[in-house]
Formats: sequence, structure tokens, C-alpha cells
Amino acid sequence: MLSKKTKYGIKALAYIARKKDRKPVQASEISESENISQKFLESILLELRKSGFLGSKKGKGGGYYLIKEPDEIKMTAVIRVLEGPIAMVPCVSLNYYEKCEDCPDEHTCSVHKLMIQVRDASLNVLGENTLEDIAFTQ
Amino acid sequence: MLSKKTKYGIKALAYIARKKDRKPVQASEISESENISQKFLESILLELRKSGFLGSKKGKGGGYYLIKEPDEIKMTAVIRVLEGPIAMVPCVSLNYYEKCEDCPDEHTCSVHKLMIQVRDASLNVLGENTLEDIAFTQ
DNA sequence: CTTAAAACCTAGTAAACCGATAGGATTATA
DNA sequence: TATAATCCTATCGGTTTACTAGGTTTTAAG
Repeated sequence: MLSKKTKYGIKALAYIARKKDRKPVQASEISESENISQKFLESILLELRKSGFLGSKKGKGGGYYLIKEPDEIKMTAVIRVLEGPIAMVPCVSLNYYEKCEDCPDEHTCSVHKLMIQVRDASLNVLGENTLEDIAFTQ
Repeated sequence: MLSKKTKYGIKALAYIARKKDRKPVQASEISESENISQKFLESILLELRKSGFLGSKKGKGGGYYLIKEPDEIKMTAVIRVLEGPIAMVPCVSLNYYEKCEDCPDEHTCSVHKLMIQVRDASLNVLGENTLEDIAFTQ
């Protein structure tokens, strides 16, 4: 299940991407428009800034803006930062690999092979979609 | 992330499927062989029985056995029972649909469309794989 | 220079969920 | 009758989630 954090984060990025001018967008504006608790959203936007998706400007007239072009931002990258691994099981994760304690050998594990397929399918979808694609979805 | 419950459940089903004879398999045997806490496993097997995947026999020489043939058991069904929805967001779930509170309209939601694609990709993989397929994975 | 508006930061917290564990009740076989 | 198995209920510590509170700092405008 996708956490609210990730969901809100994606919505916020999409909202910012939809503004053609590059003026900073305030958290309060996104919060109202997307029905997200402002304080919670602030922490998410902060995280997105620290991980290099957003820039920010403090003070009056400040806000958040995209650092890269929307079509350069793959959804895999966004989800990995906000949610963590895309794989459903750590032993199959490319970026967050962890060995299972119970499995003596991954190659004979019935779950492993299945989850590799699921991971690849998801990775395929999320890698093909950019922020541009999802922001302007009708 | 897949819960341990689901992971253990799949492993247990695969273990049972691998036995050619249809004699009941004991929880203790599976627990030892697959390194799963026995009590925890018991509760999972019970759930799999109640949801129609397994039959059971009590008393000496008892245990659990498959009710259907392994190639008739789709992994979608197993995961839905043990884990719940396959979709990453309730508003996109076929079997566990729930409306989002924050979204005024799903059709204009940037997350929605993306998650439909992810769901379909996962559904595709999990629907094509049966217990037979994963049990006898090299 | 003051005020207001914004991001930034730290901490805490209620509720839910997870992965068990405990302790037995029930049932069937030998 | 003893034993081996499933079945059932309850509990529990730990972690995560989704916030909330309460401020500090920076900046622009008046």
C-alpha cells in the first residue's frame, strides 16, 4: 500500500508541474487545493527539496519550484525517495536489497522468483511514466 | 511490502503442493523445513483453510492438504486473501475499492491513473502464475 | 525598520498494524 | 487412554503512520 506521504508528495509535485511559470508555489496553496494537511505537506515538501526534486525560496513570495523538467523526473525516483523500495520483498529489491533470514537460498525460493516478476512489471510502468505524463493526465 | 504472513503462506502452500501424494502435511513439518515460527504458521494455515485453499484433518496423522490442483490456484487469489488488495491505493482496487477522502474526482487525479497501470501490470503477473508455477521453480 | 509571510526544524503522539507468543480446547488415531 | 494434531482466543512489545504543536529563521514589502 502506498503511504499517504507518497501519495501527497506525488500530488504536490504534479500540482507544481502544472504551473507553466516557474514562480515558487506555496505549501499553503497546494495544501488547500489538494486537501492535504498543511503541516504534514510541509514536511513532505522539505523532503522532496532535500532529495533534489524541489528548490525553495524562503520569506514572503517564497515557495517551492521544480529543479528539473517534469519530463526528466521518473516516477521510480519519486517513489523510491518517498516510499522506499518498489519491490514487495527486500530480497528482490534493486536499491534496498536485504537478505531474508528464513531463506537458505534465494534461487530455490518460490516467493523470490514471483516477486522478481512483479517488481519488473512495476518498474516498467513507473520507469516509463514521468511527472510530465501524470501531471497532465486529463 | 509483502507481509511475513503472506510470504509464509505462499511458502507453505508451495511446500504442500510439492508433495506428490495427497497425505496431510503437518504444520510442524512445514515450520521446520521453511524456518517459520510454528504458532504463527498455524494461524496462517487456518486462514488458508477457512478461505478454501486448504482442507485439514485433525488428530494423529492429520495436517493440511490442498483442495484444488496447484495449477488451478492463481497467485492473485492467494495474495488477496492473505495480504488484501493488490492495488497500491484503495481507489484503484478491484476487490477492495474505497474512495479517497481527499480526491474530489478520481478521473482528474494524477496518482489514480498511474496506480491503475501499476495494478494492471501486477495483476497480469500474479494472474498468470499459479501455485504449480511457483512451487516447482528451480 | 517593522511587519508579515513564508520555509524550516524538532519533538511528540494517538492509533493502527505486525509478528509473534501463550495457553489451552477440541478432535482423531493408535 | 495416551498422544498428536488442529483449532481458538487473547495478549503484547515494537514499529510505523499520519499527523499536530510550537516554534525559529529568512525574506519581501510597506
